[in-house]
Amino acid sequence: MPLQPVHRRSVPDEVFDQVLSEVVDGGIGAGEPLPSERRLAEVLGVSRPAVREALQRMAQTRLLEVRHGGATTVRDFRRYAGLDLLPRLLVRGGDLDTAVARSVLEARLVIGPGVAALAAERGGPALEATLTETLDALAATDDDVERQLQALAFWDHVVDAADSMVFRLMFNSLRAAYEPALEALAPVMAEEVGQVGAYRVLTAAIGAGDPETARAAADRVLRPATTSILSGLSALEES
Amino acid sequence: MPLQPVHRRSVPDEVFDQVLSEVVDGGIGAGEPLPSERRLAEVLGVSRPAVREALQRMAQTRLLEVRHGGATTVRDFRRYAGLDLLPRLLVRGGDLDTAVARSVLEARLVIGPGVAALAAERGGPALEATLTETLDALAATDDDVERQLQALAFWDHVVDAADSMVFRLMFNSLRAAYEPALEALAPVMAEEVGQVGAYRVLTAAIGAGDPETARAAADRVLRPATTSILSGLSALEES
DNA sequence: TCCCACCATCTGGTCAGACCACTTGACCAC
DNA sequence: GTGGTCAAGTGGTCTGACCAGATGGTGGGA
Repeated sequence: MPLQPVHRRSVPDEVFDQVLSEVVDGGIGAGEPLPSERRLAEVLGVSRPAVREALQRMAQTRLLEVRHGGATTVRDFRRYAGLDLLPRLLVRGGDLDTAVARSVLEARLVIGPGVAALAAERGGPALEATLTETLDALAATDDDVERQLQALAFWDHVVDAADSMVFRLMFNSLRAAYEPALEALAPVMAEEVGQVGAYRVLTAAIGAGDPETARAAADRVLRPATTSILSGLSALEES
Repeated sequence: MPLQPVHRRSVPDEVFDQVLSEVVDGGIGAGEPLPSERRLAEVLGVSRPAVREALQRMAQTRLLEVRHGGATTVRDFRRYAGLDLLPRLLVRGGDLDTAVARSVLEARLVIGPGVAALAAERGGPALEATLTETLDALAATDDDVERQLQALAFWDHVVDAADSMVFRLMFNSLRAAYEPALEALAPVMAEEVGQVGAYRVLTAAIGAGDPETARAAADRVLRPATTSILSGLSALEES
């Protein structure tokens, strides 16, 4: 394993993670009050500003409800959390949450073709060249991780071409959840990124400005791996 | 106008909004450094912890890159921001950003049918009753806002039934963007929620456990208003 | 002349303690 | 009951200090 940048964990980061675990893993159910900032600071052995910063960050993501003068209470993350909580939900208690992983694959299969159709509608002539270039880079390497990165770049261009802020933001969130685990996932996804042909068909459809063909082509890019990983996940759930 | 809860804006909230505006509206381009925390505190006339809290919250949403010892730099929100930035992007400079609004409608039209199909696959027998109940409540009122709330509840149940964490989190983020503007949007969306019949067809398809019919029915619920609002938006863009 | 160890000085990270503002609930007078 | 009062607890904010990492200039040595 090559050298990796050390990641420093600041005190508020640590507090954030601990409180988040309490909330997500049900240590403190929805609606229940958190200990006071002073109390938390005392228990965790850190200063109050550190605790405060962590709690405010959680409040920002709608995981806590902070009321001046009153108690800070936990909100139901299933009902209020945004997409940015996904990475934390994907691994729960150190293990992969198969139900969440399944939902990622399903969402991908719904959204990918939709984005491809929009890209076909709107992508200019330069788009096909850009996509082809990326695919050439993908085809040129044998490294699974590098292929993943190129596939990611491919979709990045497609999302750009779709010219949709919502899909762009969704893609950003999904990528943020995917990238940290990219090395671990590269072998699993190898099947998909190995099918360069399917990507080329998709590229042609997008380049031709044909939304429906692009939608179908995107489905053919994404579905095989989705199906096989999905069945792998259900097998995993049995045990 | 009925009495409304007063909303207090804390100092860090204020700082957060100001810095966010600088970042989103391009006052400080991507890659450029922010003034130091001390300097910002001085300029804004607040304490450093207040500034710090705001910056950390922005860093959490990947809008800033904070490095211990080095300068805090602005990241490209278009490439890193998550779905939770949507409300802020929807209104830019006080006005509705029509391109962003368009993308919301398009995304709805892609995701809604996908979620409906999943719900049809997985929803138990109790689901149809729940949905019907919600539709009855929707049909029973003449108030546009109340109808919106019931339609939201309807989709909330559908998302629940789809049993997909990713779609649930997306829905939460979209709802968080939608709800604050609900009163303003109620007249615009009145056309859609008035078509109770289409919702009932969708409910039946979901209840019958037929994914493809449900997908098509969801499309028929969402498309008419989408199309008409979309053309309204392009007319708006002309002027 | 060039290189590099060193250090001043910038940045963010953390803390302690104080005080203000708000909410809550108990208690009391009406 | 109703409303007022008050103490205690909570979050909100500030000040000032010090720690720790990054940066760039500088002077000494090769």
